Amino acid sequence: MAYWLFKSEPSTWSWDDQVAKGDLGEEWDGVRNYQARNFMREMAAGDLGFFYHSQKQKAVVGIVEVLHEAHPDSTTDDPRWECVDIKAVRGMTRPVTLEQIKAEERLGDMILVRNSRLSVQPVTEAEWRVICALGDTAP
DNA sequence: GCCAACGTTGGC
DNA sequence: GCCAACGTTGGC
Repeated sequence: MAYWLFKSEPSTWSWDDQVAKGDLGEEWDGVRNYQARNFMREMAAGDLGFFYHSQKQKAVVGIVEVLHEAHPDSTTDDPRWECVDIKAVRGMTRPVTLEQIKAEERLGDMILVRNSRLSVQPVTEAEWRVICALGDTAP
């Protein structure tokens, strides 16, 4: 099983919006970046991911599960773009802020720190555990 | 609101 | 195929 991070502006799609979708989940659509798309193509059902709020909050706020492997993005007719479906699993007991992540030596190589613009990115198992610990949440 | 980083586009 | 111009993202 692999770990990922999904980034969203809460004004566009927030953790609360994701939670409201329940176990049905929702398409992670609208991604128009090849790197991000390629990562989604690598995902499998059952993979876990962090849900990150960009812009104002800048924090990992929850954990999501990949429900279905990549399929065509329903928001476009352009066949290049695909997306996965994800559902909310649980919120972090405490959101883990970007500030905390940057301050943690073991997270210094995270893509979130190195390339803040990539909206879908892989997370290593070690990084996953550190952030879950910071968020007071079971991995 | 600004700006740096990055990705994409299009002219040559 | 290169590179300048442009648009977007996201942290500050």
